Amino acid sequence: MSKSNNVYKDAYNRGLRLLDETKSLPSEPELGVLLGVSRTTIRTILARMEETGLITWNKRSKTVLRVPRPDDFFPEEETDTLSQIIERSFMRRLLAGGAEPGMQINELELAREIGVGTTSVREFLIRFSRFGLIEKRRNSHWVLKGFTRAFALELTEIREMFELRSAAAFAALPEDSPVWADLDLLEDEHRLLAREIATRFNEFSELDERFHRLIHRASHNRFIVDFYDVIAMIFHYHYQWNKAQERERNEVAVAEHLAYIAALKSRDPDKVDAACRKHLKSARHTLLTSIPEGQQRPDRAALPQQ
Amino acid sequence: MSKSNNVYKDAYNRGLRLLDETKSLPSEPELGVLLGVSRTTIRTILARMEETGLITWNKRSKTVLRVPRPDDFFPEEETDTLSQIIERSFMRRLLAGGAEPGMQINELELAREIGVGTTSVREFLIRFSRFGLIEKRRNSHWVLKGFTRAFALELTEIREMFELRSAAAFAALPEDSPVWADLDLLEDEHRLLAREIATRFNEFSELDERFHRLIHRASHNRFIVDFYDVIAMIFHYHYQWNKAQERERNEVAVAEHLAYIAALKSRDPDKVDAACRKHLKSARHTLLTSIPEGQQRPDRAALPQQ
DNA sequence: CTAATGTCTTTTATCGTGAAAAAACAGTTT
DNA sequence: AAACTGTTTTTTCACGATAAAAGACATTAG
Repeated sequence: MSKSNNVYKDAYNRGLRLLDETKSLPSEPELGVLLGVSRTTIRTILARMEETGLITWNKRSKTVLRVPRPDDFFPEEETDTLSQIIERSFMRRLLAGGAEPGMQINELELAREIGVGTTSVREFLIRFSRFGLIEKRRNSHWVLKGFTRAFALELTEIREMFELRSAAAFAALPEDSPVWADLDLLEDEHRLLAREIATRFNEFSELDERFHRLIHRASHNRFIVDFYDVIAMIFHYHYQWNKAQERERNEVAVAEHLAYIAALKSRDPDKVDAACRKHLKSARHTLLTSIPEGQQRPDRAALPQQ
Repeated sequence: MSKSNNVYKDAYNRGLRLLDETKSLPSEPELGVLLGVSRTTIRTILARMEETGLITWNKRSKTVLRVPRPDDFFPEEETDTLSQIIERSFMRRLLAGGAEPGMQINELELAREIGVGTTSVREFLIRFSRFGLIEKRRNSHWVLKGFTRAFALELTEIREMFELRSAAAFAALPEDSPVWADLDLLEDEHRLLAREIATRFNEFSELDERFHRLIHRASHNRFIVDFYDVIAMIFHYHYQWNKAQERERNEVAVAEHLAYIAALKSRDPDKVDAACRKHLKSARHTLLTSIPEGQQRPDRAALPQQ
């Protein structure tokens, strides 16, 4: 097997959703833009849609015959990229048992365990190395540095430096900058979420990321913007296994965000600084409490089953 | 060809230098540590040294027969790693003509041009991407962002943030920290270089890197320490083609370093901050003047021949 | 004559393979 | 018995090959 056709499968699934809305599909290039794939892939999708009786396809006419059924969709797990698969497996091992700092990482073993080629694992590890959790020994194995308290402290130190600067830059943006509209929209979403926090608290982490990325973008500095990938990655996996007081934590965070947004809108540097610091402080605290000193890794039992 | 034996060749060359100093070589594991390679490689080296009549080798006895001649060494170019070769080729293209921002990078073409496999090029590009000069389009080509004025400004912004913080941390280090001895040694080297700047000015860039890395290490933050790789890389290639006023620039920088060192030794935060800022300001100025606005890329004629 | 479709070419993503290098194991020497 | 040498196994590094996906070119429809 050379390369899985997950791009096609994923685009196909997304394409199915278009059938609900219209009676006939647009042109091939247009569909390509819509689904973010090349025309080659679009044509493969259309061919299958015709085959399964979803549409008739003749040159420019693509008429919808029926609405898609659940079994028309490809299974979710077949739509993942290889690197997503590898990342998930790797993170599971890292957060699960036996991942002591200093431990060595074996490319071949990882590849065999996940059932992929070594090349993909190597490429993943190289990409992953920028997160500062692993390190390469020249001509030899990788070493796990571990998701330790030191790591969390170093990460948050940079985060705070970058976010304070970005927030200040944000507040200094001219009135007519489009970011203010983006901020208004995010504010609305926050208010909505705050009202329904009891049931929708697990939707916070996605909103959190969008909010902070908007702020970081105001720095106009690629290194700052890119660094948010590190934070997002850590928080993503951190949230997955640390579900303790999730509702309460997120409720507090939403309130802090709203205060932060208000400060930004006031455009008063001191208020922005204070609101930003306050939120970052509690974010750091949350992260740190999940990595108790002495007991470096979480309890196996606390891990999400999957 | 599967894998070049450059590790062996490089270690062999370094091993030859040991023959000048002693009449008999140490044990295999000891040699391994000395040359930074495995015992397997050491044994290959010893086998060749025996073959070419440099030593006699029988179990524990490794007697030196003669001093190595220039032709005993492997040619320099055979000792480079593949990634060094790829990096050099890539940077030459980048700094030479036709590297306009927005241009797309073709893995296959690069691989063919350099004469290596695509895998190595891919891995290089992934590693290189953290420098912020290129960006990947999913399932498609890489895009060159270019060595522009914006890049230089973003880079120096982070550098200044990080170095000011590291310098402050450095000055706050306890008296008995070993870094003070390291700093003294570097100070001596600076004084020596300052005295002979007329002839040795080109040795500055190596000293510069060691000095700044020492300071950054005081931050005890892996992200700050790692970021110096970006700076070092840029300065390395920048120095290669921008030779204008090299002597003068380095003379100024040495003086600034000495003032900076004195400030650190005073342990006065304000003095440290001032000296650090002053040096960073002229470093930024030097970098920026070499990337003139409008004329984004350097003149072909200004490139180093190689 | 513009914008689509039909067809062909190139590039990317991934694997299996094999040599270089590391690492593990076993047997010797002091 | 500690540290070395000899031998075998495992892992890393790099390549060529191949299917998926992108992209380019040619043709046709409106």
